[in-house]
Amino acid sequence: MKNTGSPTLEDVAEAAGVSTATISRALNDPDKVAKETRERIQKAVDRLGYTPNFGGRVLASNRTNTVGAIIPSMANAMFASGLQAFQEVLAESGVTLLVASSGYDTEHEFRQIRSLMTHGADGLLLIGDERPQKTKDFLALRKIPYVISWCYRNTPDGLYVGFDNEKAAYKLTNRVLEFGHRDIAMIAGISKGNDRARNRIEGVSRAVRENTDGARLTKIVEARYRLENGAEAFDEIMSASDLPTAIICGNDVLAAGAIVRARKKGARVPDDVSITGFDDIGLASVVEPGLTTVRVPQIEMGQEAARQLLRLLSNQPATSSIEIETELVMRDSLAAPKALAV
Amino acid sequence: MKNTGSPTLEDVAEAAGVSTATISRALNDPDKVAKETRERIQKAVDRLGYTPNFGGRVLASNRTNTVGAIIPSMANAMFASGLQAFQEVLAESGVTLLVASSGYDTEHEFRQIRSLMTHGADGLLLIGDERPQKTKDFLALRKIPYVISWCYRNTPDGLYVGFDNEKAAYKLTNRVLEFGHRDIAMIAGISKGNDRARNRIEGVSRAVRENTDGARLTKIVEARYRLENGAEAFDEIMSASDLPTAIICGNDVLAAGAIVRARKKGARVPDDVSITGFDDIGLASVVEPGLTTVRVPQIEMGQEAARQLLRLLSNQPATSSIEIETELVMRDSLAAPKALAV
DNA sequence: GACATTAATGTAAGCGCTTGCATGAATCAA
DNA sequence: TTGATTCATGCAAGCGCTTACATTAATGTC
Repeated sequence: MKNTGSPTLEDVAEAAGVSTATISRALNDPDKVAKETRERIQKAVDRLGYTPNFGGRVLASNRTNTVGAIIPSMANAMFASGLQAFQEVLAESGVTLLVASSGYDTEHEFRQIRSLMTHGADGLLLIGDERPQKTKDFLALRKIPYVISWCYRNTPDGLYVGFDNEKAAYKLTNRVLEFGHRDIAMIAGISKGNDRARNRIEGVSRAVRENTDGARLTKIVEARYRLENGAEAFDEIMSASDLPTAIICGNDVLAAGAIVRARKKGARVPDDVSITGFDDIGLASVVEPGLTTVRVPQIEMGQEAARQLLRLLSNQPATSSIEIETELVMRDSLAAPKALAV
Repeated sequence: MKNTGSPTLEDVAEAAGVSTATISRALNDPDKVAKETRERIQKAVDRLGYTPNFGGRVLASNRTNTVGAIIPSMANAMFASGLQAFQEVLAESGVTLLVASSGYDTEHEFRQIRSLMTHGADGLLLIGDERPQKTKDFLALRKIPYVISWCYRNTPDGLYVGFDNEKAAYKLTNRVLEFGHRDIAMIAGISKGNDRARNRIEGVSRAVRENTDGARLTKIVEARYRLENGAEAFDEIMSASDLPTAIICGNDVLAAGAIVRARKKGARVPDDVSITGFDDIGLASVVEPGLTTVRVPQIEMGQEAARQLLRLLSNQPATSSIEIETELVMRDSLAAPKALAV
């Protein structure tokens, strides 16, 4: 893994007949160099295919213009478009994004944080706020600027750009209750080490608990983020003796898996059972019936997270956390339970 | 964007009472350091929250253990899981992945390649093989090790780990023809600057052309990678006077968009019109009717690409390109045209 | 014309790390 | 005992870059 042979500043300097300092200035602060010299330098740069050596630059300037993001998984549509938006905003400011994934494992996340710091990240984007004390200590010890996204807390410590998972789940559940459902099951994401999944469970639970008309949770099944897992969880719920009239799912993938399985088993959605999702990814509008779900404005969230992080990095006036609002998207997978509908 | 205050090797050296050289060795080549010393060093490292400075390390060792990947878009399910697999294999070898996206723009891709080189990428993963000469020259000039994925060419130059888009589309189209379809339309991805999209068009065209029983392409519409675009393209095709009995789509997203629109307009799939996809992402099994499509083994492809790249980087015996086989997945969106079915 | 000011460029130190070589201590062979 | 070998560690150069400071040339002021 040698990079031998890469042209260096010195090579360019020689080729252009000036000192390395002038080259450096021409590249970083063009105004300081005479136009004529600048053009000569540009030619030499192009001819040699020169790109500045990151190591040298970092070492000398102590700046990397790089931020890192650690997402639970790249293979999750939920993060993809937000991250894409995050990157685009960073790129506008000449900041490069390094992406790593934690596999929903907080221990692994810790390692990735260290790795990204090693690789010169000036700041970080983290997803969710559940992580071991060790990780928090490290972030504090090293005074790493970071923003937390995909969740929201109204606390003075930490900069959040995201939405309140508990509140959104609560709102959705109340809507389900308004339709007349009283026996409700939930297919949740794995809550261990995942505050978003847990908060969604909590939101559903609270809405059910606060209902004064006999609403109850028949069952909560946790499932990994795959269609099959949603399908299996559906089976588990529907093979119990205590059947729900509505199943609230922790995300759209699980909901879609459940709907497809329902269809395969001859259960009609929403006539026999209503199913709701969360996130409003593409899947939600494609599945039949269309999935009633919670729209998360991922692009807005990613963009705003990038802006806040850039702010932190440039020591601009501190901003406080930003709550992104979610929105209920009504499609056809939620309807009044049959008994009432008749 | 200052990193001031980060502990350095020297800080650790002082804390542990040894020289910087010993620390460096303890971290990179533990066997060379006495166990007792090593433990003392580890304690100091933990206490200070030390992470090696990437710049210094790169500068001194000329090795970065970092590779870059430039994908057209992160918000595209098609690349997500392959990339995730790619990253996981790299991680096993202690190699970090930097991800950038080109927005399907070859000019932008060039800039990202330069950026990744600047950031110390030892090697690259590139998607597809269509790029301007300028980019190819740069890659050659700088002797950058790279592998090209998501496509396959049987040429001696360049290391490909991917599948043959043309062949896969050809196979799929022949299957459609076998069902008796003769009037075929295509909703393709944008072919400009995108060899995968173009090759799929070519595969479809060739199969139709080679058919000796009057098969023809009624229309080819190119559309961006979004559900709505698939829907709009469907409208465009079905509003012409010359109607197809089957629509072959360049990817699953377009196909799903078309199916949903067909449903909304009361056209039955596959009775009125058959629709096929490409990629076999989650969407394909969720949409109703299930999408007949081409399965691309993304995970396998990503893993293999990572292995080949690691190989290139360690100067191991050169390997040649690897063709990943695709597979037709028959679901319900393809059937014989009604006229024949009766 | 003498001096001050400005603009363009050069000089050289030093960022944090790795590594070839040197050193010293401990162990071994004869 | 003594020279050879091994092991653990230190010394110091240098990776490619930025930047404070020095230098030189050009221009302006009175």
